[in-house]
Amino acid sequence: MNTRGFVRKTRQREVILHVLRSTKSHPTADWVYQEVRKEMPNVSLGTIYRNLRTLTEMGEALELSYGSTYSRFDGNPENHYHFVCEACGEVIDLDIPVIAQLEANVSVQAKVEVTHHRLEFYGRCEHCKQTDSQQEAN
Amino acid sequence: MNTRGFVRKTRQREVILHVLRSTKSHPTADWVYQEVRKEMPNVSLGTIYRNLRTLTEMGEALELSYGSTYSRFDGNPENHYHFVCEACGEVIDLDIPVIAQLEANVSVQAKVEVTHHRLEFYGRCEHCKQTDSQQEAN
DNA sequence: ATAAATGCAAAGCATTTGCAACCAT
DNA sequence: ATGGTTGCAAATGCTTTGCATTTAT
Repeated sequence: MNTRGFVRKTRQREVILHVLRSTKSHPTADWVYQEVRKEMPNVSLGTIYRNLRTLTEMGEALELSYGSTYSRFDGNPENHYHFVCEACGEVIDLDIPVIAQLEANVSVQAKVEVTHHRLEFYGRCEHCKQTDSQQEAN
Repeated sequence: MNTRGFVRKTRQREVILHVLRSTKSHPTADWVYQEVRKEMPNVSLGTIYRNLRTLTEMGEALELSYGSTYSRFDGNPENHYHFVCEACGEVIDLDIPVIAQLEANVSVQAKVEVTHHRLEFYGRCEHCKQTDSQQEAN
């Protein structure tokens, strides 16, 4: 990865993307690592992590994580939704109705037992989106 | 914490819950730690973590995390929703329409710029819910 | 009395990073 | 030749845990 978004084509990234595309298992970095190693025994875990991030930034993959290495806690235990600012990390409670009916749909469709769900929105908070505009003006 | 759900009342847990209730900032464990220390200088980080988990299990708080310590990746970069089995960790793609209109609502209501959102359902997958029923029968 | 809870410090563990060598452009 | 990329290993940093001690019931 670099600052200006210029990306070279490498065999490692090629194989990693191929592995990602060839499964529906939502693999962890380590699983990808094991798979890639079958074809490239000398690949390193660091390369897997770096490319997984690059691919995600390129829009070629999705990363399913809360986006932060640590948990945040909410003193309000009722189900409600959140907005997360990707620039400063702030989390804001949202005041939109909880769509409970979706859970029933999912239960039937996926033949699973749904106990709860989570809905989160991501982007720039009021403060950060202003900061960005100012920077763009420079 | 213990196995049978019996919980004693302690000053530490009391203060931690009070700190949680008194903020809307969705604090990290460390932030809670710093706050609690103002009142109990000798409290330990381990106690914060243990109680945060206990309170979450008691339904007194919410933990905002993906529920796993590591990220999972999805080779399908189009926005779609997931079901996560809390017993085995399996992640399943869901085939329900993406509600794009919600993003506009949130933008206006919270005065933020929404770039994307994520919706996840949690519970037991087809296999694990069967396993559970069998165990209960023992 | 009894076992849950604490403080402390030492792991644990997924992920990141520094650096010299390498290779795509 | 230039600088993005890699492999390797050490380092990060949040979170968990073992253990002796304290404390709620």
